[in-house]
Amino acid sequence: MQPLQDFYPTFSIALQDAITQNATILQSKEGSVLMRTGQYIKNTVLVIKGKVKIYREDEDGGEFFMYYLQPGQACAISMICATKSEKSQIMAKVVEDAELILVPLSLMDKWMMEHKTWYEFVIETYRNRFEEVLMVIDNIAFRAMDERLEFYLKQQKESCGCMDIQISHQEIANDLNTSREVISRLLKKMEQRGLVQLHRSHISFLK
Amino acid sequence: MQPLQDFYPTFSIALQDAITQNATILQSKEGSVLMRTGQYIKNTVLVIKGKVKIYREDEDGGEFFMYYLQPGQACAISMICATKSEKSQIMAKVVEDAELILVPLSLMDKWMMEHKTWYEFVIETYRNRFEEVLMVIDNIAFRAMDERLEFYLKQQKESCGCMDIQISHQEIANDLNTSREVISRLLKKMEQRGLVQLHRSHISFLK
DNA sequence: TTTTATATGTGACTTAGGTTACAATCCGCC
DNA sequence: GGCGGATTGTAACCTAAGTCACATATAAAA
Repeated sequence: MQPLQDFYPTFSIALQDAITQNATILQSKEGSVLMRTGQYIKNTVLVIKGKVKIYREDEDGGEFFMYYLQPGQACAISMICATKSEKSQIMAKVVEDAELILVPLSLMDKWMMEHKTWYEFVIETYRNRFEEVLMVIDNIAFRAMDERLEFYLKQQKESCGCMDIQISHQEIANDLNTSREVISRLLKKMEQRGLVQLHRSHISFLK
Repeated sequence: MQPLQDFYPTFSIALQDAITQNATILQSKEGSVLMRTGQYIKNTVLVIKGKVKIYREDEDGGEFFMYYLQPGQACAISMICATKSEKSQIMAKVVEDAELILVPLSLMDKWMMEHKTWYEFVIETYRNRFEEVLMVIDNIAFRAMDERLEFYLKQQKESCGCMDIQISHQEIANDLNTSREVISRLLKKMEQRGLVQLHRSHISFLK
């Protein structure tokens, strides 16, 4: 399978074959929710196209954005939970039409022993996600909202690879678990400082 | 080695032998810092005695308590970083005289393939720590300081297994990355609500 | 007992950020 | 063009929590 080659170049031929034979491909439209908090996980998810946002949710509907999954990346949580078929601790939302490889959890475990390149990939995924989550903690534990907003925008910029992102103040507020007015205020200040330019439903970065 | 049997009962005999032969034991006094942010990690750490607190630090000296390591538990971060000999992302402080097993990182990797019980232990450790870290995110992302304090105290109570913990308001404030006055205020309110009783340098739980 | 260091209590003040309420825009659609 | 929904601006207000200043209490040391 070509996208496997492209996005998971470390995988051995044997592993690639195993995936092609055993995994299913899922096409998922923008806006759909791949996984909800509390749902049982049956698969490990590898992304080969599109973009997925990973959220933490609280009891009363609050969302908190943690990180993106993009082609070449796997959902660490689905791996972790998969080994014990645990309930999902997170919510995954497709924000750009996505194509996903679903690996049944039984194989996930089996391959760890059989394919060194799979083992290395899984460990590497754990490491990266753990680090990402630690950075999330840094942000909310040590930084005020203005800094968190700047960090958030930087993430968005890097994720899309462009200088112009398509997003409303309300969406940002949801992701940072704050209110729209706060975001509008802080964005206005950033505009005054010459960092961004604000338009309806999109933001241009000036630096 | 007896403590291995006691605290790591899932380990196979072969694995226990391997540990006994290859790992070193480290005695560590209360107050000592096992690992600093930015230090290179050379070992995976298993606790067999005492208590270790794991912190996230920011640039200007702020600390943020994440979780405890106690006998039978291993430091997930040391495992994750160890595989690549990365820099530590965390700080580990001994809060109760500890005895630790240090496993060289080269073996950590090797045993994953050779000992299924080690592999399972490592995966289980990842899973637990990841969940713990997600709960930390919940707390700071969704909850106000009064709730966070109550959660913190519950953690302490469970960790010591008693109804009376030995700690100053200042220490709590450091762990939660806030100020002493705030903690004193909130504790006083908890006392008025009949949840705790306050004394100099220690707190008794009433429920 | 006196001294000293550490720990706690408390009031006054400041500020970030959450809330309410409403006006002003912008955009697509009929 | 005009209507309606979504988006943004903004002012006034409120509250949690961070800060400052200083009083008090407690335990250990001298």
